[in-house]
Amino acid sequence: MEEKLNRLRKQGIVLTLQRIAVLEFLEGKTTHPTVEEIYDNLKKKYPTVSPATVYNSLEVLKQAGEIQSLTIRKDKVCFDPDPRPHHHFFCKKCKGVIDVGINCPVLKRGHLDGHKIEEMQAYFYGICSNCMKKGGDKR
Amino acid sequence: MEEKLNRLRKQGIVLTLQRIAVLEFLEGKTTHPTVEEIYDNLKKKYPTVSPATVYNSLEVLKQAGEIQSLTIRKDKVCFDPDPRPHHHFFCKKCKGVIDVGINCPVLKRGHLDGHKIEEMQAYFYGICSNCMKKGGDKR
DNA sequence: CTTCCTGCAAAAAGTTTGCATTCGT
DNA sequence: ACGAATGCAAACTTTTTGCAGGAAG
Repeated sequence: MEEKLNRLRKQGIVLTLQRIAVLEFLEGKTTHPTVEEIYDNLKKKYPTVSPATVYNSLEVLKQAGEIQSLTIRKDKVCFDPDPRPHHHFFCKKCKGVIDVGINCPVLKRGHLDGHKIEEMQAYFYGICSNCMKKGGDKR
Repeated sequence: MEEKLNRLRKQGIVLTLQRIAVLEFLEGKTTHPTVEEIYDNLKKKYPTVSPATVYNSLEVLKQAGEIQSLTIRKDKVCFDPDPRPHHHFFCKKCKGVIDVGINCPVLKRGHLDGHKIEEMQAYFYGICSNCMKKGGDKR
């Protein structure tokens, strides 16, 4: 955590309480919170916080390379505190977003059909192991 | 095109003029139009068409397996008339969505970490070959 | 002290909903 | 004719914007 703050300082990013709180909330989370969840949580600590500030903080942290955003859900963006390239699974039943481990060299290429690749996301959709166990797909 | 209509009929889907017009507009397109573009185009032929109908038609055609939707852009959904699994590149500069050919067996697995996979999308982000040629990244 | 950020409120953009009317088969 | 889809308008959700006041370095 302290390392993250130092990296942000080095980039000249102003470390406001709100930005730190966003980082702290996301720290270590593997649930991929949405903006709404992050906002609701921040309000506990800073009741006057505004959505605009949450959006701003997330954008700044993303640009700084400390978090990444996912468009795996079609209705809203969600966030992953681990900025390293890895991939995600969306459960159509419980709507959860889960990290998955796949290793595919072709996904790490720097160019494809002549286009310069800067980032990539692989999104898988289906039913998660937990929902499968719980019985039929009642969706 | 006639084949598509027959497949839809077989599924008991009502073939309204609007749905056919959506299919016709998308037919063969590789530009991945947004709802707005589809709506604007339909209005030329059916000036009274409503956004709700466009959303409905696209959802029906998607469920029927004739088209697929992409969440590669974080602001809006776009559509691909080719329902077969293939992958996409988003140019941060011109905002275009381009089909890309990659072959990665691991992406075709039916399960991953115990989760049942029904669909997948690989999204690449960067600068397209066309924008690279046109000179510096003025974004 | 200066600059950048926050909070607020309002607006914008995308998408969904409910219901009377119309269309497809 | 019957059930299903459309058009319309309004609502809803998510995200963005502008600006006055406030915090960070």
